[in-house]
Amino acid sequence: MPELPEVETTRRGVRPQVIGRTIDSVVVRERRLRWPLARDFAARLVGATVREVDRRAKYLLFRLDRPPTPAGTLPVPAHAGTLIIHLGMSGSLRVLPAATPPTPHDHVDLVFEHGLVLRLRDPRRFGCMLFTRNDPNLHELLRDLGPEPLSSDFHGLHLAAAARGRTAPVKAFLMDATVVAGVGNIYANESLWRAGIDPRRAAGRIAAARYDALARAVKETLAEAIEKGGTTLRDFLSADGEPGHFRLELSTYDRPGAPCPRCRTPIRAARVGQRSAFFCPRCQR
DNA sequence: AGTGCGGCCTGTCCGC
DNA sequence: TGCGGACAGGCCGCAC
Repeated sequence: MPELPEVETTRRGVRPQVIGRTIDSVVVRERRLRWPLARDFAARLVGATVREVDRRAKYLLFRLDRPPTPAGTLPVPAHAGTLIIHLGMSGSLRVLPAATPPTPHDHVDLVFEHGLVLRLRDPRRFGCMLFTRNDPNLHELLRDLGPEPLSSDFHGLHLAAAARGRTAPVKAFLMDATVVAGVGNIYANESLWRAGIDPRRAAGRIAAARYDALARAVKETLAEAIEKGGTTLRDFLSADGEPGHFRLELSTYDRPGAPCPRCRTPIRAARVGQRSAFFCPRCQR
């Protein structure tokens, strides 16, 4: 389900509701996520306060502090650690009144002191929740990630350099998180359409100038999607329960046979790198 | 090292 | 209407 814009939309919805709040208790109804929840998962979180909610690629990072050390006791590190959450294919986070009864697939609740609960729902359980005391960027799941697509570290030259010698289709290359972090299937298709590049073309056989256009297209596409609250295809809802409206802006994704918005040629569907691809056979070369 | 594939899960949709 | 199969927004881990 969620790609970078949906995760960012979730972050923006959740952040103001949990920042500065203390976790009173943790309810685990299902530990079997992508990686089973650690035995001490709840114990690590209870009593901690949310200092910040960040995002790296499609990971949400809840920075946690311990409450201040009472005077006269041994100093406790102020930094408690980071809760890393990935929403996988079907995950969502909602902030709700703590008394809201859980529905099926509501696996984990963080219950806050002000009567609200942060609830993870994830029918397919491809998502995960991990606690780490260390710098999450050094965690094995995050450490090999490429640059953030919306940062200045991401540009055409980076893509061109990374693509040298690569024979995989450019769409698979663009979805490789070690190349650039957080570009999933929807936005890879849309960005390639904007840049006029055939998704099947070998990544190593694309000129540097075209990678400039592609990097720009990725940034524009993601930024516009975030502005519209992400893409709701079937079931994505933001933290406050609202669907995203970028679906209306999609040019190719999930629209086989529809006219290309640029040249009216029917959009074609194909499998590229084991994923569904949608493109205009006329203006993507 | 880079590439391609299987697998993890449940829900939904489509064709018979 | 029921049932099997394909497919779905992600991504790890393996074999080549």
